[in-house]
Amino acid sequence: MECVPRRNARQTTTHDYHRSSATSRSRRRKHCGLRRARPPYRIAVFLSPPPSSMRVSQFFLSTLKEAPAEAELISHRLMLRAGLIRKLGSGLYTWMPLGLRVLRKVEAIVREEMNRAGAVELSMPAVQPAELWQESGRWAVFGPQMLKIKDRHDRDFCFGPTHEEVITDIARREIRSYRQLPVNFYQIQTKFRDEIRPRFGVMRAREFLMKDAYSFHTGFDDLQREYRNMYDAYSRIFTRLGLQFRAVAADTGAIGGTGSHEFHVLADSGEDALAFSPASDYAANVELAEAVAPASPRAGATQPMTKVPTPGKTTCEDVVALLGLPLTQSVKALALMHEDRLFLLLLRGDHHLNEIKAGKIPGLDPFRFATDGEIVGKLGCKPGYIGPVGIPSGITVVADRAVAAMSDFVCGANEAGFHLTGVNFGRDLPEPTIVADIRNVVPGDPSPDGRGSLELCRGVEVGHIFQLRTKYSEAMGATFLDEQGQSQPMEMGCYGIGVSRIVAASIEQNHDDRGIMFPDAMAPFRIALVAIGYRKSEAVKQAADALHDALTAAGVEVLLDDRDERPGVMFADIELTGIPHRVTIGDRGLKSGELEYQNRREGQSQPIPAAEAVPWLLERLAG
RNA sequence: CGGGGUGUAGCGCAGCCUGGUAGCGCGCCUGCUUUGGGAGCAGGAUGUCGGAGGUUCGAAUCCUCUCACCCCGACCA
Repeated sequence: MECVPRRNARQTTTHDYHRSSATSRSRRRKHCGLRRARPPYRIAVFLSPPPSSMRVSQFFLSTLKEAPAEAELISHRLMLRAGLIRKLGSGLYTWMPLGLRVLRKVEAIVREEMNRAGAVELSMPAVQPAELWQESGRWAVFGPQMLKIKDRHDRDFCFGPTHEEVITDIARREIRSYRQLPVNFYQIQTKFRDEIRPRFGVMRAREFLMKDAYSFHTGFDDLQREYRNMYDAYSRIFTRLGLQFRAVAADTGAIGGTGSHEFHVLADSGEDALAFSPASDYAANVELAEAVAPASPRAGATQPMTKVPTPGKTTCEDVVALLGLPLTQSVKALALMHEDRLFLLLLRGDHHLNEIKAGKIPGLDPFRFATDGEIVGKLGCKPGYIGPVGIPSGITVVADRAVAAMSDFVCGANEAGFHLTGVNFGRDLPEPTIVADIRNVVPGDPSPDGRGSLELCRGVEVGHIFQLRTKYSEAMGATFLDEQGQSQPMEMGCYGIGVSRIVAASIEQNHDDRGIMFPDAMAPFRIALVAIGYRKSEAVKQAADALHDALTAAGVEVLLDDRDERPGVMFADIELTGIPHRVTIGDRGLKSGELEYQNRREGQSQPIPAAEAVPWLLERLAG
């Protein structure tokens, strides 16, 4: 692929200017002629770029009646149908002209708010030398998610999945004194992560557009101040983009560090589960949300331990159904392995293991699930009937907090076809070696902040902010001299936004059965003019052209549908592409001096006087 | 990487079981009619049936291998 510079009206002008001075004389003459012909236009361009309005006949609209079969998610289907994107390969998408306009809108808002927040833009290489990653210790950690490439000298590089290493390298070279701090660098750039399973179109693509920012500080206090600053900037960005979102406490994952928040666009199709308390401002990713210990202490034993036959019943659901007991009275045992050591994790039957929490159990990280063979070998019993009673020594029993407070419970008997009822800690088996929070919270759990109970919703992660502290600066020697002349590692924060993902997430929230409903801030064009009979009626053509020109002059981006299509086709296309405002221009209305306005989100259209259309629309757009 | 599935025209699909050399709808091209909610009529173009090998007189169809893509599980903006 050739490297083609991005062009908006402004850049095209400067680009052509430079080019013309470097090209052949005949070409230069041509350019000069052109320039002389329209000097006022070019000057205007430099002062303030005009909105890039378009006519459909000159643009490239490429809509589909049916979405390709591989598209599952509504946003993915609509993006394909509306011609915003086209797939090249797994996780690789072309942003078509219409889609690129949307992407640029998001980018512009992100850039504006980052600048407003005091961050400074730079641009780092997409391709990075392996040495930097070896130095930070992440060459192996990131592993197969990194697209590794070799140059002609057989040297290792990767296509950057993120830029902590590069920016830390910049910081250690450029920053020597506390006087140069703090600073927050950001870029908006294509990243590549070789995801195990790309899916949902640009929602989880391998190549995607990301805004990544990295801040450097003399101390933790200042890092926290900037973290808060970024938190506020992110809130402004997502608010301006018209997204329904929620900021939640998050796990730090592979990036590392201490504090972290994720910003999620709320959508049922989201890949993350979020817990929040309506009674407070508590919100956390379920990965992290704490399941607090039950308030009431364990009740005393009332039943004898009894072995009951449960042939063929290998799940908690089946066992309690057979015994006529509630699921909350059962305990399931999960066999996890750290190297060749077995951990038996106990969870209430209706609860689910949280693998991130499990990874924090002392001695268990990293863990894997035991194979059937290992379970039989260590417990002498098939999976489905395993339990914590009478197990050999050397096995660590980890009880979830909820389990630790249970009495008279049901669990596997470590004998195929049998379970135990009326089981009690202390009497029938030792107290668990470890009691820990190892489950996912469920709706109704008390909020960890003690206020209200938790509810769950789903979200699409579009932003993530981290306090990295000195993880990278220490590993890579990014130090500065403080006021006392002492060398200190810089405190670091990093802040990401999935720019391309935002487009998909927005569509998840803003669509109906006719297509996309972009908020104004993100729409590829703000107004569509549907000219009915543009090629047939001089009156329609004149009215449509005049309105197009007037709105454009007033700074509004307009798409004029001047195709020789039937009205239904044009209406359907405009609705599919999500342009928020539509004006229909036809002979029928013009006869009575009227145009017709339709908002994409409103059911009813309304007539507007043709003569006052421009001020009417401008007022409408402003409000 | 494990489990499941699909590859036939630009898109959506049928044909495959029961081998006989490919079809439907939409889209596309031409002409005429039509023009306020995805038009009608007539004519037309487009497929080495994902690829390779095998069985057979003959393979989209049966067999083997392979590749790509999609869906479900562990990563992340």
